[in-house]
Amino acid sequence: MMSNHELDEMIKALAHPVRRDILDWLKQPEQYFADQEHPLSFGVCAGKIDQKTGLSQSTVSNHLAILQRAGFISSKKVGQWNFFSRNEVVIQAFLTRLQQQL
Amino acid sequence: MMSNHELDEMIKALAHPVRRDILDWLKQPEQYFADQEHPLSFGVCAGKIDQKTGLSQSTVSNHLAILQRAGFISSKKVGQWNFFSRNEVVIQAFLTRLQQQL
DNA sequence: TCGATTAATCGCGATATAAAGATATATGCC
DNA sequence: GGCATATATCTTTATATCGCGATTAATCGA
Repeated sequence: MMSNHELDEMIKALAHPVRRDILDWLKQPEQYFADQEHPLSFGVCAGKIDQKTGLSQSTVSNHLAILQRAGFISSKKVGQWNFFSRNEVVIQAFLTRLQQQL
Repeated sequence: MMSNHELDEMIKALAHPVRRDILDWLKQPEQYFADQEHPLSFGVCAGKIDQKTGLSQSTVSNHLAILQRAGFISSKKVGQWNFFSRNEVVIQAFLTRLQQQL
């Protein structure tokens, strides 16, 4: 069971439309990031997410860090790239917890 | 189905621990507000919620307004008092929507 | 080693949110 | 009417969040 503080971080992480968009895009990488040169099995490259949002690199990097601190996504560094993917288990646990809490 | 904007308001409404506390207290008024003079069937009186949070009257009034705009609670004015209660249907719809979205 | 690429971090200005006190409004009681 | 109570609204101050450009750090290729 996650702590109240962790739950707080998770809800705050979702309280921004761009971060919810990112989570949504990562649900179907092959649909939203079909043009990625690297295998999508690594996850989605940070730069591709930057492009898709239209926001600056630093802004998106921060959004990704917030999602990662909340536990919703993980990153895997390969060479000079950083690939992000969803943590389905954590997302499900969050939904279950929210259902009990609310 | 609620709009994206409504979903945004709902998540933001939850992104504050005091507002989640209030929703929680309203789940079992008889447990948390047993000392209320008025029937709990009206809902819980704003002033009682003020007391329980320990925050100022104006601050709590604002929190209640945010929860109400999000649709999570309703108010019923009786005399000089305003009674708040949960909208279980909306809360369930929110959870369902979040489950689809995430 | 040098230059290019990727992405995290830092610093700043702008905007949003939170909290409180003061005020306004409405109701109830005498 | 006059005063008390309950609560929303307004104003101000403080803090948090957002977004950007610049910098830094790491990796890669020539």
